[in-house]
Parts: sequence; C-alpha cells; structure tokens
Amino acid sequence: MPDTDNASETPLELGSVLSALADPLRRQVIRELAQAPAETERTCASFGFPVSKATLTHHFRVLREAGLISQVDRGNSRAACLRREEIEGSLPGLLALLVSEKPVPAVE
Amino acid sequence: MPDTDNASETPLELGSVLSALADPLRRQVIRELAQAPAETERTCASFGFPVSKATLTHHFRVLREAGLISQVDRGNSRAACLRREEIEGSLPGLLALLVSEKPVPAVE
DNA sequence: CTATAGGTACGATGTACGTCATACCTAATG
DNA sequence: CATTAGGTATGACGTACATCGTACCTATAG
Repeated sequence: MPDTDNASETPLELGSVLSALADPLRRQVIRELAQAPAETERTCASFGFPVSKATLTHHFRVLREAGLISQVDRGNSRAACLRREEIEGSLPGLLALLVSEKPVPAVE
Repeated sequence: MPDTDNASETPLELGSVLSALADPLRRQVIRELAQAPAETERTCASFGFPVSKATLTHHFRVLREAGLISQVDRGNSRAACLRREEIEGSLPGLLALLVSEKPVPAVE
C-alpha cells in the first residue's frame, strides 16, 4: 500500500479540532468515515457535497491540518481516511459524540 | 436561591456547541467551571481575562446561547454556572475532553 | 496525443467573528 | 443623590472563513 501521508503532523490540538468540527460539512465527513467499516478510504468527491471542487479541497485541507484525516495519494485521486487511533488517543470519545449526535438534517 | 435562568433553551446543538468551544477563552471558561466543585457560580469578571467588558459579555452570550452555561441574575451581577446535566446528557464525555486536554498555554 | 476525472492553487467576494470604545442599566454603598 | 461595580447594547473595525470561478496538474482511458 502507498504509505499513509499524514501531511502536517499536527498533534491534534483541541482548538484546531473543534474549529474544524464546527462546520457541518466537515463534521459529516468525519461522521461518515467514523461509521464506515474500519480503515475505509474515500475520495473527496464520493461524499457528494453540493459545493465546488475548490471548496471541497478547502474543507479536506482543514480536516487534514487539524489531524483528523490523512490523505493517501493514489496518483489519479486522493483517498481520505480517518486517523482513528490518534483521535481516540488524544480525544477519547470525540468520534462517538460526532457519530451519535447528528444524522444531518440537510446539507443542501 | 434565585431560579436558574436558562436563557435561550437551546437543546445543545452540536454545531453551536463546537463553534462556541472553538474559542480558547470560552473553552477556558468551561474548563474552569467543569473543574470547580459542583454547581459553582462565577461572575464573568472573576475569570480575569484580559479583554474588555463588552468582549466578555459577548463570549458569555455565545456560551449561554449554545446551552453550555446558564446565568443566574443576582441583581447586582450575574453568576455563570455550567449546565452539567444537559451537557453530559446529550454530549457525554465532552467536559472530560475539555478538562483533560488543556491547561491553557497563555491567554496573554 | 487527446480527452476526461479527481484535486490543487490562486485570486475574489461576502459574511461572520473577535475585539474595542462608548453609553447605558441595575444594585449596593456612601 | 452621587459613586462605584458588574453587565449589557450598539456601532465600528480588521481579520478569518466559506464559497466560487478559473486555470493548472496528474494519471487513466481512448
């Protein structure tokens, strides 16, 4: 497998994490990844958000820089996957909160 | 005791809560209240933040509107206290996260 | 080589947020 | 009543953020 690109090796600072999670779109990304099987990898586009590609890139960058996801370079595309261990390690219970709290009303 | 003023009876929506908690000053308020004995009540000024009174009011309003604190009107002043039950009820583990994660480097 | 698909980079724009100064309100103190 | 302390309301200002369009890059498909 292509070695996991952790991008900015942020040590999961609470402020950045909470800021990143303040946005409903980003929260849904994390929620879907958290609910997915295990080390599920998904492309940015696979979430089907009604925003431009540029906006998508922006949101995923925020998530990556907050240390919540890593993006594996697959040449043609880029797969995002949850950094479960790191998150659970420094912010235990966070993912559970996100998963349980919102089925998302409508991203629209 | 003067009956607790819950202000806006927000049902603790995740988005609002995370947005409120994205600010370090507000996070410290919650952290200090969470670490305090039990139903500790503190005035806004008692936290000694290096910001103007108007700014303080603003931050406490955000916390109140997010449903994280309630402010008891004491006539002369206003005491803020954590809404522990509500928080733990809908967002279990959140307070633990806040308390354990940051001793705050320096509010400056 | 020429598409085409998935992402990124670079402005640009409008809105939200943190901050402040100032003015005002309420209650206790003199 | 005047003063003082703790808060609130309003308006302003600068910055950060979400969003977009457009241009560009890389790899697969033809």
